[in-house]
Amino acid sequence: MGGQRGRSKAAIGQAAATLFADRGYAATSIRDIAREADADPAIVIRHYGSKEKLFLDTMRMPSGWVSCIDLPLETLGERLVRFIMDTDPQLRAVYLALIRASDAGTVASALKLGHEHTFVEPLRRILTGPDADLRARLVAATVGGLMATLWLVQDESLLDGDPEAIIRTYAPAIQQLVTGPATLSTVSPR
Amino acid sequence: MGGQRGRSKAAIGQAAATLFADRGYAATSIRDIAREADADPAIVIRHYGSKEKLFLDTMRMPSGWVSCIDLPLETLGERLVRFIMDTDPQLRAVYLALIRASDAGTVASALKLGHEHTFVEPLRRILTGPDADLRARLVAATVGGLMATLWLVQDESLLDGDPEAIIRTYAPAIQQLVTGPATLSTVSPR
DNA sequence: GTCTATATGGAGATAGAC
DNA sequence: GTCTATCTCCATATAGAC
Repeated sequence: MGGQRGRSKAAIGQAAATLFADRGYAATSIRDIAREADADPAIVIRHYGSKEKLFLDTMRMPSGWVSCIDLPLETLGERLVRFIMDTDPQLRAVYLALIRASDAGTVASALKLGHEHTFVEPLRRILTGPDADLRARLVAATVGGLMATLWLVQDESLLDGDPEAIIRTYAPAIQQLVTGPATLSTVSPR
Repeated sequence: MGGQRGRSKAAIGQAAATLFADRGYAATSIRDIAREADADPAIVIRHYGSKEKLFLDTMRMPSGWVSCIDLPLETLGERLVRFIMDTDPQLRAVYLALIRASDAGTVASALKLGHEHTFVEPLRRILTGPDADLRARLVAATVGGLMATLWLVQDESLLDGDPEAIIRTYAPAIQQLVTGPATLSTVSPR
């Protein structure tokens, strides 16, 4: 701790996480990160080896989902949609940065692994019945679809509309993959 | 037509479409495009103004979906999933290129517009019943979710598994948004 | 209309003095 | 451990001769 400024490895990682999440991989330079961390560009490389390693080190999928993917199965669909609707902006930013940088092979691998650990495995653990693995992957697909539509495509009608209406409509579609066709339903759309 | 080589505006657009789809926006340079079209880099700019305009001009969402989004509503879910499972690789590449370049504001707008025209509007046109607009947008979300999981995340189990199993399992979840909770179902997963 | 040459600017990474 | 200076490379875009 003999340095003069806040330029520890942690401080650089913090600055990188903020900037990568804010502007994405391509639009963030090593120099930007150094400036933000009040450090020197050469130190950034010295600590992390390369820009890509720094990106992979800081852009990890958050763990908040674990608390959500749990029993009881009967309300899993609703809890998943609710979690997306009021999710931490930082989580959203990491998701977007990873996806947009996924033309780099290593980032694509990290995205695949993160998807597997964050969604598929926890879901697989609690699902029962036939085709549980397949259904876990397809539940993950529906969840990812809502995130992509809201955050990536930025469907304004969905963003500005009534969140409860989205939950009420989308949750049963997910729930069908979780527990099978609904035996009792509140309101039929047609 | 006094030129010596195949460097018409159309030839340049063709080369750009191929390369952008293959390698993405950032990894494709004006020089690459010019070389591929057997033309001069300066001509590329002269014809299209800038790299970003060229990208937006060539990466347009294909129109194949229109044939798929149609009556009867009862089988729409299955037809949508089937269309994704054996879609043209070029369509897939355009989708990926647009998404990965969507940190640029103009590309994000193009993506939003393309999503609206390609998915939401055709779906909205054929859906009936309450909340038709909301349900059209959520059907688009499920479709986008499957595309993202297969092509962006590259879930290998889904890619290598039995396509018919995916269709059999995912289609009813979409169908639920189209026609409401299933009244008759073939097999219950649990 | 076409192309050579270049302006202009930025990037990632490194060498080596302190 | 830190930072100055720089290497090397590549990009988009343009000016101006043919």
